[in-house]
Amino acid sequence: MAKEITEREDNYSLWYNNLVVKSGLAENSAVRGCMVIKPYGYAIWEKMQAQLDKMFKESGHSNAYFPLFIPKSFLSKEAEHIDGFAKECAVVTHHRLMSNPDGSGVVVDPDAKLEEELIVRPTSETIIWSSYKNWIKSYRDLPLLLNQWANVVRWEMRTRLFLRTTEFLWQEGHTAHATRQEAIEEAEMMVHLYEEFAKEYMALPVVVGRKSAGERFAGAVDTYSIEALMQDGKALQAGTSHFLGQNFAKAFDVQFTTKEGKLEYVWATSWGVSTRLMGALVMAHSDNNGLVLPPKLAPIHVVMVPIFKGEEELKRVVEKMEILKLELKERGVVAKIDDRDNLRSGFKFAEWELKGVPVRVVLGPKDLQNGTVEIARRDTLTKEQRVFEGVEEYIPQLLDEIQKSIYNKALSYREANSYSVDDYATFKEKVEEGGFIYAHWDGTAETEEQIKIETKATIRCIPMEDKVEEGRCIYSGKPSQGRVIFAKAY
RNA sequence: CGGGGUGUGGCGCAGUUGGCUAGCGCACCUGCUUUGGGAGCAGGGGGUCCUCCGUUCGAGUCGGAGUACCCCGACCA
Repeated sequence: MAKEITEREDNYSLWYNNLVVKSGLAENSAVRGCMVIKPYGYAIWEKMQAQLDKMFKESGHSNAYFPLFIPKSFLSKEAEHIDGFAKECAVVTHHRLMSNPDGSGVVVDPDAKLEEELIVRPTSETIIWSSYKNWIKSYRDLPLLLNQWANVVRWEMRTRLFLRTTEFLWQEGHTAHATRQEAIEEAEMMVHLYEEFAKEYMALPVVVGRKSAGERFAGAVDTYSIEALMQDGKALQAGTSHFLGQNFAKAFDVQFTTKEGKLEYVWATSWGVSTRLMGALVMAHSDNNGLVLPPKLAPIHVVMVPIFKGEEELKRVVEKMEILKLELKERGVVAKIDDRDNLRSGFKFAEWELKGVPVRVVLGPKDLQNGTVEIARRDTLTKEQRVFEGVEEYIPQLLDEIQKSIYNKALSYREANSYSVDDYATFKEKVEEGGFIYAHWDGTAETEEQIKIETKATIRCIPMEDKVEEGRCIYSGKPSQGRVIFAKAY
């Protein structure tokens, strides 16, 4: 069933229409591949932001903000870094417009050409490290643990809603440390923080691992990531954390004096997650009726739909709902009463299901008489009749139950679509079917590349809890020490 | 950047060999009846048919150029 969903164009819009306007500003090439995030979609992002921000601060980080524009010369200081991003940069060359001499609109004023072009940040390592140079002089200034919430622009050849938009919102952490060991620990801690966030809040099971050299971030010594499996069998990199070694410190000449009075380069990390997480959330859980949101990230937990004939009845039902709404509020549950009188209840049910609201409460005249209420779950689409008394206690429990249930469903899907494979023929078969494929790899870039060319599968990661297991490379037959995860990726 | 496709009210589309006043469904507005799984009837509003150039008595329809978007590859969080 899951495969049908993502292959059907109308389901794509079924899932996304409540959250964003897809490439809404046509006729303007400058907004190619961008998206307008609607209030309901943005509310989900805000909930993610709030939780992540809290977790960052609890682990000792602070927020800061750096400029959107990066002088071209900054970007070119780290060789690998610029290699990785040069092909996808938006460049500002002028700072003024003027009326077109022929009277038709405005044109770029040729006199307003910038001496040095500015790059719209594709990521902020360079501009941040040019500041760190001035901020870090002594071991007492370390570690420096900063994060920034920002937008970035990457002019990708091909865009895809949520997963690869030209402009996207994200957070990027940039830390500086006195020792190699401490920086590695930071990078690992952050990838595990992302793992916890995905599991606990997004109800999304992820695999934590290390990237192969070929998949590593431009300028990193080591890249860690969380990898999730979507319902169509494709893998999605949902967050990354990089150990940058001393590459940026050397490129920007950031040295500090140690306790012993020696001059040393600092060690760095960077890590980030983006609005891609919203894509992951949607693609991992949603069904043919629309979005399925985990309660911990749902902007609205409970929607209450009144059943009524005439204004009098509506008033009586809504009165009771208002009381329940307040009782739920005290328990941290956000409820919405849908008292629109121009729509039938069936329409409302369908509409709120599209939006993924976890719990629906239906109350009508019969319930008022019998002291009952109908409670429906979005994740299982089941309904139950309950005694009204005590629902304010029941609903928070139900929300917890739904959160767990969504996670477990996603987990069993992943487990049902994870395979250990030992021969290349089966490997190719499984790649076609989709899912995570655990296989032995000889560790060479050549093999990785050949497999990619032949099957389109890439090494998603080398899992962290790598059990040492003797084996032979699926492709070359050379000895291997453990399995890595292959999959087709977005 | 290669290959394919599509541009017609807010959304989804029809309009087939050029022809009369450019249609349909959904949405929207008004009224009445409805409301326990996407309501019914009646009335109403809303269009530079992507742009420019050309062919023609006449172009949504034919030709050329441009442009935007979508899908598939290479690239990527």
